[in-house]
Amino acid sequence: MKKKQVEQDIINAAVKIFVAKGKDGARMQEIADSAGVNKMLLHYYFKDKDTLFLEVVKNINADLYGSVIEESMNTLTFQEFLSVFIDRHFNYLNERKDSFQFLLWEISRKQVDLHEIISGSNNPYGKNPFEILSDRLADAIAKEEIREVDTTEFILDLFSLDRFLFIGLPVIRGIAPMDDAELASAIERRKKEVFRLLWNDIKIN
Amino acid sequence: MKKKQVEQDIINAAVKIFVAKGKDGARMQEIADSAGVNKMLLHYYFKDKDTLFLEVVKNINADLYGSVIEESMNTLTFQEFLSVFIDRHFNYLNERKDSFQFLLWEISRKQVDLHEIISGSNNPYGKNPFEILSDRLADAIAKEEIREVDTTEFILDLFSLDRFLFIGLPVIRGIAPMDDAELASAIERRKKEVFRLLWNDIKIN
DNA sequence: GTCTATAATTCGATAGAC
DNA sequence: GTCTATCGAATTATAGAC
Repeated sequence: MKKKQVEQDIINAAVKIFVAKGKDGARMQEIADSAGVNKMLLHYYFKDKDTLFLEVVKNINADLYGSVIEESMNTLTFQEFLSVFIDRHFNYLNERKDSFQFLLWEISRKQVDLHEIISGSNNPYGKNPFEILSDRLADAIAKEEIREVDTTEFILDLFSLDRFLFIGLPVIRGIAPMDDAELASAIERRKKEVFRLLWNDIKIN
Repeated sequence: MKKKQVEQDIINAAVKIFVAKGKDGARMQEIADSAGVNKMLLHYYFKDKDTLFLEVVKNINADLYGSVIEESMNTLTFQEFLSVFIDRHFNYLNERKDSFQFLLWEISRKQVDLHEIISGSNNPYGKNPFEILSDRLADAIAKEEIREVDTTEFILDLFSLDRFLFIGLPVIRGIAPMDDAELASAIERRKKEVFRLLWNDIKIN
């Protein structure tokens, strides 16, 4: 079912404003202005602010299921796989850092019911990244490509190291301003460092 | 200069409500009710919402300078120091996880001017944790207790690994509920894992 | 479907009595 | 200093014309 142009314009504007201001800080008028439509139309198409907010969260969530893991990565050795995963994961998180922070905030304020979001979304990739990584790890251990690792702890290590830079970025930038070029080079350094640290930890010899 | 009881009650209540709801979501009436005072008194003592909010941020920030590093840790080997630091850091973050998330959110929404906060606060411990860790690392390298590491990357690794559990907790709890006892044991597992990973990476033999 | 006008409500802030 | 009462602005939501 294809959405009308106006409807889509409103959703796009709503995503932008809600992510920038949060649910409580966002104003219906500002969303209407940003979408270039009459404020009344927001209510015509989406009833009220709560309904529009839910629509926004669903849209953002759907985008977060775009996986960093592709079929083509199946043939890689685990060492190669890990390197490619980290590279793609950093890029993926960098492009969605604001969405992640927004969701994290609204989830912890209980403005978002995770179960409703998750059950309602058809993850087009079937398994989630956690499951795929678990399988790949178990496989590499069986093939003796890596030592026996605790899967949960390893994935927590990996996610921690990948995500922190983006989470702390607003603070870092508030203290020591950093332009996009500097951020890009910091990201590249982190990719190398995270791979080095984790691979050294799990490689066999 | 000692604050009156009423004034302090208002600040305590304001910290609670602002952290729970965010600046935009917090209501002056709710703060007054929580403090058990008439709403008008908030304006009498703090003029307006912005001023009260700034007071709250200053209070929270002051609490964040309580260092996890004590004098007594100076005599430890670096291996012992790292272990103790991680242990104390996890406990410290666990007690302040909501405050951290609140500040992170408001800073990125530009509701908080970091320079105003930092310059206005007398850090009673002189150096910040980043500086202390840098010094300690340089010292350990000079004494050949650990290999030559890139100080910035090592500290980013450490902070990433320490903080992520608490940042992601609202999501984890939203999907798979976890009571305080389970959280406590997860924290203990993470302390061990983070120390193991980092120490293996930097030890010499 | 889209607009103008406005109702209804919430909320921060203030006036003024005590 | 503290309270009651209330103002006025901001904001969501709706009524009704076109």
